[in-house]
Amino acid sequence: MPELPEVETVRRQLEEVIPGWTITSVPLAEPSMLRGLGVRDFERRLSGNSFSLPRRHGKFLLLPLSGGFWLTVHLGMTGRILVPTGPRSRDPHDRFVLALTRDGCRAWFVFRDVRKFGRVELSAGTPAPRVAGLGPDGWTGVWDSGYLARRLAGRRAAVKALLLDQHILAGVGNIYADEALFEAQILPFRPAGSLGPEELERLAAAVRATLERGVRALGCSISDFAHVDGRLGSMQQELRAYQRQGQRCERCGGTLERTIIAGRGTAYCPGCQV
DNA sequence: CCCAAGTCCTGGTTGC
DNA sequence: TGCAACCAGGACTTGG
Repeated sequence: MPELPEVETVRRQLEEVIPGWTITSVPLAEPSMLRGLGVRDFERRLSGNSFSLPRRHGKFLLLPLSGGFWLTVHLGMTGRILVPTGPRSRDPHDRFVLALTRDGCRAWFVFRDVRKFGRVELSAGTPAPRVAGLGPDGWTGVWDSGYLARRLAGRRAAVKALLLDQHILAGVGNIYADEALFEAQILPFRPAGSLGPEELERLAAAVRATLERGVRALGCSISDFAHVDGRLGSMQQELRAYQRQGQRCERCGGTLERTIIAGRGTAYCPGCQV
């Protein structure tokens, strides 16, 4: 699942390969993947523009173009980006493809997505409007335990559900939510407003540390996630809670359990998360 | 059949 | 009582 560390890994790789390439056409664009505009509008507006340095906010990839346009990309659950040079390898799950040129060479920007949860949005002047409504970036953003205290105060929903709320903090998904709560030793179904100052401090530190670990491991390669060059991340080998129900807790030796929060499978240790 | 899950949407509930 | 904020759950999607 592409969450913040996975998207950051893709951003860093795109930074190395796409600046300077100019879009010549849009050979493939499934309408269901596009937001706002139709396929024709995409092609008309994108053609002739070139890529510059890619940015990221939370799980959104923000690709500024020379003409003042922005491509805002969300990888959804199984999205991948490939930038092959020369002939492109086709796949039935390719949803959005840009033909590129630079110094007489050809390349492609390929958005491949088995499940159709990914989206591509084209906007002028600024990234897609939804990005402005997101909370601070969980990894690079300016926020602390005081911010969490303000946003969680009085809320009765499970703390994990609010960690998944991109309007509060952008970038945390199901994997890193379970990992951060395990690290902070906080039960995921605790009402968010019930967390005390020390717990919020631990949670803030755990969220940052977990995302940081994910970025250093080049992401978590579960469910189709791979890098632009096809290689895999290694965070899946470091997981201590996510999907480990029934297994032994590395911290207290107890057995991890599973429940459902916000419709998502949730693994936690009843022994040392309180 | 259930499970995986990111975002959006809906309808019901809560509390001021 | 009115209203906005809040909250839970469903829809979407395909493969294991």
